[in-house]
Amino acid sequence: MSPARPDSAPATRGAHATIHDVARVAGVSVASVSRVFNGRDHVRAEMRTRVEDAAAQLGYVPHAGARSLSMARTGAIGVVLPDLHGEFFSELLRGMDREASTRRLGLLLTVLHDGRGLDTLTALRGQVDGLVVMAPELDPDVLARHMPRGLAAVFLACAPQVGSLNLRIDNRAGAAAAVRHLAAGGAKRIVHISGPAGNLDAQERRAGAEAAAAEAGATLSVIEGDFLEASGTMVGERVAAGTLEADAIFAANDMMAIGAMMALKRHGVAVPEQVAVAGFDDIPLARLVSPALTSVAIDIAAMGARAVAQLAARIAGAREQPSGDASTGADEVIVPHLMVRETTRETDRG
Amino acid sequence: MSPARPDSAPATRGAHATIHDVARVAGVSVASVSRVFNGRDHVRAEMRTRVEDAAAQLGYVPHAGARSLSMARTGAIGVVLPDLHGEFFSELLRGMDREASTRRLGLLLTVLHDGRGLDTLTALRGQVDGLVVMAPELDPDVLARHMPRGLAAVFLACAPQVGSLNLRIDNRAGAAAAVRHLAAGGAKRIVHISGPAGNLDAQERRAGAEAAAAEAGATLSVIEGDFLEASGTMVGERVAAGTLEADAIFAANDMMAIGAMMALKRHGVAVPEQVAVAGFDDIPLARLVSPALTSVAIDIAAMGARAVAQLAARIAGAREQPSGDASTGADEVIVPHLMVRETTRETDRG
DNA sequence: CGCAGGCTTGTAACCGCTTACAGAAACCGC
DNA sequence: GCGGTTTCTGTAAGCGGTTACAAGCCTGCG
Repeated sequence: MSPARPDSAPATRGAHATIHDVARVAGVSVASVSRVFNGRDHVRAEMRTRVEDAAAQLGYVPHAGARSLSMARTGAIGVVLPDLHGEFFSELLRGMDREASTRRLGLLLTVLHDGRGLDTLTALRGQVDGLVVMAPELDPDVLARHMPRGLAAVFLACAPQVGSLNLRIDNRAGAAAAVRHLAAGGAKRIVHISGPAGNLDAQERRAGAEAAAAEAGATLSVIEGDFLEASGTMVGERVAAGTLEADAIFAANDMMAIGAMMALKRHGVAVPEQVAVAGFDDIPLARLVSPALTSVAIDIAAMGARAVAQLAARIAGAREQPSGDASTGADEVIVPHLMVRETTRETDRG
Repeated sequence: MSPARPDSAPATRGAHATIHDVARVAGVSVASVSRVFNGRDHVRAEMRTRVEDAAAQLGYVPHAGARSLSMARTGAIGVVLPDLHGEFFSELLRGMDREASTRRLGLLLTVLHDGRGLDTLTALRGQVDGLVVMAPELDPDVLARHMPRGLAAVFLACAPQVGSLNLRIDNRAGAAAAVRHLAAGGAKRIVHISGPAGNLDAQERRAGAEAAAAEAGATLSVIEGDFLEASGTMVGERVAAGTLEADAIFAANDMMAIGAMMALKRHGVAVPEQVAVAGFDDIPLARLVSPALTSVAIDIAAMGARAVAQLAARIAGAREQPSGDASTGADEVIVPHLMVRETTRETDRG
């Protein structure tokens, strides 16, 4: 026999009082204690105070695990993210937390370290009510195979998933806005530094840029980059050297844009007077470089919050309608907006 | 098509197979299924394969909640943090995750929105095995009162807690090192942009700065900031305008330092020639701005990892020694180091 | 052949809570 | 005073696992 319990009230340091202890001390049944604590059923005032006194005296706190087992609801949602760094990660979590805490939901964080950890995904069954999954680099089939069955899920910026709600960033619209802005500033020959060909975001940004350029009557030449500063530097140098003709550069992310801009400056090309530059992502650095970089911004926190809100809705839906397919996955699109700064001209110079 | 299920087994889409379903399909008892899955007891090879086949066929995944209830171990730890911003928190979480995932622990994130949410703390009972708590703005007594009894805990950079392990940053030493460095570079009139008065880190950094300035024979005037870039900007502008006399600025965190530095640059004040600047935290952005910011570095990720490791040790300890006080809380101190970069002068100009 | 003792396996009692159901008590109008 | 409500309370059966204990099956040995 381990914890010696004084036979009316236990709970010294280690052991916690259970609902039975409270019931015993209050001289009522466990059902009544439960009723008092969940407060939906009728209990007489005297019963309520007796239970509350006993609970206070014992320092009783309900056991979340036990409760979730019998209610089939954990009050937590799983957040599955790739190995992220920096602001993006914290902003995303911040947004998720904002929404989750107003709904009194906990966030159980799981990071997928380059591919490994997919098995921890299924292990989440019984520990969470639903999942927000962000796994942009993962094959959707692999992902689908590892999803715990019967758990509500919302995907964030993943390759399209059948039958599940997917929140994506409207890369096309963002890129188009940037290119339109460049054209409105007078650009006729725009160079687009794209991301790697295999990257979905990169493809969409390129497509948006091409569409907007065509519409605005500007030429758009594409040079494939790799999202790193060096590819931007290389393009900036070619433009400065005159090997590549351009009056504006639109890079598929900010680091490449910054690389290009720095190279231009270094070679005495005036930004934005001679060549305008715009990026994508609006990383914190974008407004700290000089001249400050015009970029396409995504409200990351809002995206996180939206994902949690959608998931909460699906969980509630599944709860009252456990039979049917979770309401069909009409994807939802997050529209980015352009942050105009100093590397572009606001108006047409003509 | 959905996987056709043999009619002995339920679990179409929504419902999950339970251990009983597996036992029935395999024609064995639930105890055997459990043994196969936990693999410590002896089971005959044939039994093993039968159970594994049945489980695979049903897509069985153990229910973490139920398991944790009967084992009195959840496999998750609660992480309680103040309202989070930026790199600091992503790095902290990153370090915690690194440690937690090698130990196969989940992280249940709880954010304390300015004081509220303390009640969610006790609600963690039964959902986690232990707690890492960071609440620098909280009165230790209030905090102690809200800690779930009998749950292992490690405190991070909090006011001293009796009987619990506390990991703290040696803010005094870090701030003193920065101020000594500024003084060694020739600074005589240093302005310190502090954090909010109620914040413990802010208080310690200020105290360290004051001590070092006094020792070095430099004057130190303190302006209270709020850890956000804008407070730095404001101070930078006052210094540039001459309203505030200074030949060096030491900010209690990097964002304020960057704000100050940018403001100085914008107004044509040379950094570090006219005014040197140093920050605290060494966020990744610090070395990306130009000139690169001198800062007091803390290996934040390592600190997070350390906290989790300590907590895991305490949990294990409590498990095999449930009686005694959790091993006495010998506080552990993290000593920061100075990263000298371009916003300060290495040597005395005199 | 009988039996001690080691492997396997099954039965059933938990873990701490919720809740359907039924019984008790109080109240009502007649 | 009685049946019918309505309101409160208790009993006990889960939720989905783990595991102590007992029982069954072998095996080897005297």
